[in-house]
Amino acid sequence: MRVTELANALNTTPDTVRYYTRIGLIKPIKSPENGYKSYGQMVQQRLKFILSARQLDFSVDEIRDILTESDKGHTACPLVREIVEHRLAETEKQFQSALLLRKKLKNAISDWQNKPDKAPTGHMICHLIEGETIEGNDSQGDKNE
Amino acid sequence: MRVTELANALNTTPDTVRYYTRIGLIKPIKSPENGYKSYGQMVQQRLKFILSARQLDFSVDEIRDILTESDKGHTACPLVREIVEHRLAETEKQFQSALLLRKKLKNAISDWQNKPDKAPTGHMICHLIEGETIEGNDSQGDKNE
DNA sequence: CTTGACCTGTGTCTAAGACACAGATGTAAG
DNA sequence: CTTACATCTGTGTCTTAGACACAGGTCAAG
Repeated sequence: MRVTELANALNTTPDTVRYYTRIGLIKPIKSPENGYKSYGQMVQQRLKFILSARQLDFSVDEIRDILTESDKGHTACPLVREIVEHRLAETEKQFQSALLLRKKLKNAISDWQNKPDKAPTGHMICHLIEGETIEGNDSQGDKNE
Repeated sequence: MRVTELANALNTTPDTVRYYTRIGLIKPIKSPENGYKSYGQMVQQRLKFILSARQLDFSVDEIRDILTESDKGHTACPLVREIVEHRLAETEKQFQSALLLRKKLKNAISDWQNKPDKAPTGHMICHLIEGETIEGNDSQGDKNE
């Protein structure tokens, strides 16, 4: 199998296959005739695993660790469990921050509903945004050149 | 003001200030004596705006567009409103995908609860993950290399 | 043989800073 | 004044997970 063929078989892109090849996650043998990379059955299995792990948002580095462990004949399952726990915590975080950001944006939109557009003044670029973060600027900005 | 001083004044990092300087969002004057960059009052105002916009997750490119418009003396407000709408839609998307991912991960964890760890076999790296995505592999993997 | 469509490997690009590092500065002690 | 040392500075490189560009190779039709 060549790169595009393999990509199609597993419903991914040639660039993705090339990338995993480039960083050494999968190792094709190179056809001596034309120098093209040739992927075998084992590699396809391996790629399938990689893609499944990616679907769970495992990082490529994490996947590399799993494969390394597995290649030594050890169980990778404990590592997998650990990663998935960590990934869940991480997802929870970004879930929360997306939630927060959404609230901020919605607030901004409704707050700005009946404010007019203004031209920028010397000390104000867009009053909509600059009005948002009201913070007491401490008196320390006077001795600059 | 020098880079660290400015960063501290606006509660950000010197690296961030340096980055915005590097890409031309803010333009210090360089002290002829030691070559250090020197930031004035106007720049501080500008940086404050940038940081506020970043808090709403505006991209640096979007911020650049806003500043460009503002520098020409035009109102940036309509652009700002447009960006914030777009950003909200984007946030909604990543909110949903975080939600989906969380469900997937939780499912995985509970599904794996009472499955044992297994050593990798020749055709299976980690049965936990590989068992997850059951997809009929079409018969096309035999005529390889 | 030639044309054109498709494929291949390699090199470069992305966002938003973080980090490394050599050299400059500032300041306290001697 | 000189030394020592901590802090600061600008510049260059690194990060993710591929996407894109591009020159050259391959293949089938004519």
